[in-house]
Amino acid sequence: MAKKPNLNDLTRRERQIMDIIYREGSVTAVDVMRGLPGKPVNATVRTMLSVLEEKGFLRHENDRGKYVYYPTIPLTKARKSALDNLLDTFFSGAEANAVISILKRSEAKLSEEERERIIELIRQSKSEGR
Amino acid sequence: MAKKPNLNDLTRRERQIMDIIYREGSVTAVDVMRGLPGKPVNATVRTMLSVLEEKGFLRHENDRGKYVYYPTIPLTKARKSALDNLLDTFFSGAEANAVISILKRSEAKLSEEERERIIELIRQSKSEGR
DNA sequence: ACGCAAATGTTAAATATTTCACATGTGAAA
DNA sequence: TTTCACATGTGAAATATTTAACATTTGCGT
Repeated sequence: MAKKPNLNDLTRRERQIMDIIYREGSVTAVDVMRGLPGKPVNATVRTMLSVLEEKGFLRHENDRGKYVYYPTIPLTKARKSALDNLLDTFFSGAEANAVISILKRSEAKLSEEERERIIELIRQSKSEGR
Repeated sequence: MAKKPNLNDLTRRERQIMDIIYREGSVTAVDVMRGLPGKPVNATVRTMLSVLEEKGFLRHENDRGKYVYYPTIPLTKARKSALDNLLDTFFSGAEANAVISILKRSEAKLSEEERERIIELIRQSKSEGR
């Protein structure tokens, strides 16, 4: 049985490609080519996409002769895994510090609805005693 | 002039090593060896550390014959860079969604002080009109 | 000062990644 | 159906990464 794909095992190029794919949802070779630094040639990108598919990170569908790639690991899981890593590596696992760090960013913009949602979650965590 | 080190350019092994270093603050070759998957030999780790130093990601000090490595890019900057990536790649830049995602984690535990701090930051962002 | 355990530096080999030239297939407009 | 612009697949070369053997240096207890 092929080993389960793990996003932490990605090489540099592979990671760059997967990042593009998670950002865009699904992509063609041309999309990826445009997103990659260093202007790789189209054939190069396609090789990488095949490799990633072989390793189990991607699947593709044939859309009138065009391959459209999308991730096997759903966005939600990928997010979770990325968050786990980030929290562990840069915040010693302290969720609060990460949240604070994000909110302090000057770019952080929140809608009224989002504010309420966040406050609600905090109340909830309180009432659950964590 | 040597190119400024960029944490996104790291290879897989290099990334694993830098993660350990950011987690621990500073390390010896032995520390790193213990933290790495695949049980690399000590000489291997030292080579990697030298490479990372050459590329400008690390410096070392000689502590009674032992090299202690620490990052040239301070934790705070590394954090920012990692957060930027995460937000961009997995949350389309939407800070609120990231915050919500973190708070929803069952592992997320908050102290009373942290709750207040977060709520305060939200009020602040509101009063600043963002 | 000596000796040894534990460091480091160097160099080269083994592997893995990344790149691309070239051959081939395919959809759609004419 | 022919044509051609645009896809894909493949094999092999170019690079980069990763590993470790071996020689050397160094700190510290005796």
